[in-house]
Amino acid sequence: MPTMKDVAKAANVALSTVSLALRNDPKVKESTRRRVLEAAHKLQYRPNGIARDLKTRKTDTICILLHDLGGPFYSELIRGVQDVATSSGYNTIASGSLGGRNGSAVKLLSERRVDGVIVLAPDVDDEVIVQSAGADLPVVVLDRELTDEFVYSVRVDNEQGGYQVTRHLLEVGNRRVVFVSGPADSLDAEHRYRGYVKAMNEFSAPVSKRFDYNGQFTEQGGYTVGKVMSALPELPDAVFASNDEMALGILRAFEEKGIRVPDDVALAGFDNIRIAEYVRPSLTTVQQPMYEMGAVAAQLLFQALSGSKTLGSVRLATNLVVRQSSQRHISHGNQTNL
Amino acid sequence: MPTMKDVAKAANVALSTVSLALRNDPKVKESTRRRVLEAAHKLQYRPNGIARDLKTRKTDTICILLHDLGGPFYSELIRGVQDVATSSGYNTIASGSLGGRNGSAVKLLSERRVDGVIVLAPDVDDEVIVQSAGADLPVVVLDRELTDEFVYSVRVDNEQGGYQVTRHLLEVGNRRVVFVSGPADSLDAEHRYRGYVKAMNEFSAPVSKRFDYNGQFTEQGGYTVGKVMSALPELPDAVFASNDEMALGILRAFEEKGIRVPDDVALAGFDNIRIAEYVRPSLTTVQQPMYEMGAVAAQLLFQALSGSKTLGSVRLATNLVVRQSSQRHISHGNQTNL
DNA sequence: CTGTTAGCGCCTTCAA
DNA sequence: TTGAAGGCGCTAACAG
Repeated sequence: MPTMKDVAKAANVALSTVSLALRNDPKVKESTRRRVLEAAHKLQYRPNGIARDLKTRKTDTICILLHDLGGPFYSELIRGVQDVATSSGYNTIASGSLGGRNGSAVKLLSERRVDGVIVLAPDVDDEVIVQSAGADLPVVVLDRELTDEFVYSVRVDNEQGGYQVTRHLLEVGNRRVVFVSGPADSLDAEHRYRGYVKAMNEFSAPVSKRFDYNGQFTEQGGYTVGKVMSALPELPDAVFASNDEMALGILRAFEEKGIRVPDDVALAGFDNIRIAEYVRPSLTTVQQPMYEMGAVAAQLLFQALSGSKTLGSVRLATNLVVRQSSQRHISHGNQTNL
Repeated sequence: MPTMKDVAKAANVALSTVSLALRNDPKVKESTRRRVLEAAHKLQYRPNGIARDLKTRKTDTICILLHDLGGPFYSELIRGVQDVATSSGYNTIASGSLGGRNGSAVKLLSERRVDGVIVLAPDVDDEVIVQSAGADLPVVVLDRELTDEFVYSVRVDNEQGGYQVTRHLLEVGNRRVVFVSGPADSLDAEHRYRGYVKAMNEFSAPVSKRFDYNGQFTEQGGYTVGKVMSALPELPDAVFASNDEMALGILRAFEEKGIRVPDDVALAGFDNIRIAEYVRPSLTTVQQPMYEMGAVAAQLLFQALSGSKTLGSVRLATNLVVRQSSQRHISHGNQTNL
């Protein structure tokens, strides 16, 4: 692997001349530059980014840290990050947080391989984040309650979202609305529950015991809950599942039992994943402003990077999306809202 | 930002002792190590990975280069890569190839920021790949025809897949099966088409003019095709869309026109995206062994990295998944195969 | 066991 | 306009 030194030798110039020539610095004469470029080409020279990063103390790269690189849920969010990063001249890489102590996560966070990090991985400890963040490594956390001097936070208003769906379910005439929660430690689910309670109280509706399910917010988890629910002596009027995946599972369980949605029981989810629009009945849910979330997160990061004072935390609004699954007595073919 | 030098000074030892102590080398006395660790902790010392990488000439990281980080399509594939990488002690990062010449793609490929690259981004030039690959940077390309000394390739047998669906469509009694192609330059679509032609010929069925659509393999593209198709004087017996997204769009167009699938016309896609199972009618399609693809790609990479001779190219088999959309005269509620 | 020393490949004053 | 020299933070001989 040839280095700048080799190029310098081949072109019969000094090392620094090569450096300048390669970066098109006007300080080098045209003829010299050509000679250098030629030599570089002949030797198949490739700059070593690592060496440059070490010297310049920056990487022009930010990282978005996901729990699982394989999760399809965050497309729009990542796009938001990427768009902002690109327009600021930064590159974006993504990494998963699986692997614990010596996983990529910690490596990226603590070893200064990137200039900034956006964390969307519930399994990364707050402590690790606070420890790693610093003037030279701002960190933006998504969906978590944490701020610190160099840690910024972007969250969606889950309580508002929970309130919106529940209120909608009540407004279309349901009274006994039950809440299906996700993993016990999920802050998101907790906030959604709060919104649910708030709406129920406003309508003086009975806040039932939650159908807690300590699963992973998965379709399978929802399926189990749906099975249990359909075995009860009496069905509720409506079910608010704390995310769409679970709602999908519940729907499947109901379908198997011959319980019709929304005629026998209304159903709503949360997240507005793409399938929500395609499943039948299509799923009423709450849309999170994913793209905006990513874009805002990236903006915070770059503001911090540029040294300007910025907001410590941003909260974004949610959007109710009404579809078939909550529309009692309306034909399935009639979609109200995409 | 403190460096090892600072730690050494604070602990009253030499630089190298710190280096050894931090890496738990048995050569340093327990008491010394403790002193070093303490000093490091007090100073909030963080190792600089870039410096280490520069010195050791390796990053222990591989990169999977996607066209668009925001695309949800590759979950399983990435998981395959990640699993193999993790078990080999490597970290995995992902990056998008958008951004052209000075995008992250080129940066990652040519500046030795990673030890190996898996390319799943049609927009990266073959030339760039060949140029970048080398003994110290093996590259595995997915779904593209390219091999070189340090470039390995993994592909799925698109022709086989195209053959499988078409044959299935013919076997259930269709004769006039039409093929809907994707972007003009898509090699995948081209191979799927070949499989289609092969099956059609075997059954002496008429190979119709293709419904070429030079779109981006999107739902919207399919929708347009579906519109055009349903305006024709006569519908075909069956439609084989070269990917699921397009099939989804076609389905929507048909639905709007009151054309029933599969009763009026059978439909099949390719890819087996998750929605294919949820849409009604559920979509007959071809599954690509995504996880395996990722795992195999990573394995090739690590074999190359370890210096052992490996296969230059691997081709994986596809799987037909029969669902409602191709089952003439069968009730929609009756799902044959997940 | 600990310390000294020499780079990894590049950028960047400072002189010439 | 070009060249020489120093150093980014770390690892790895090689001596002590």
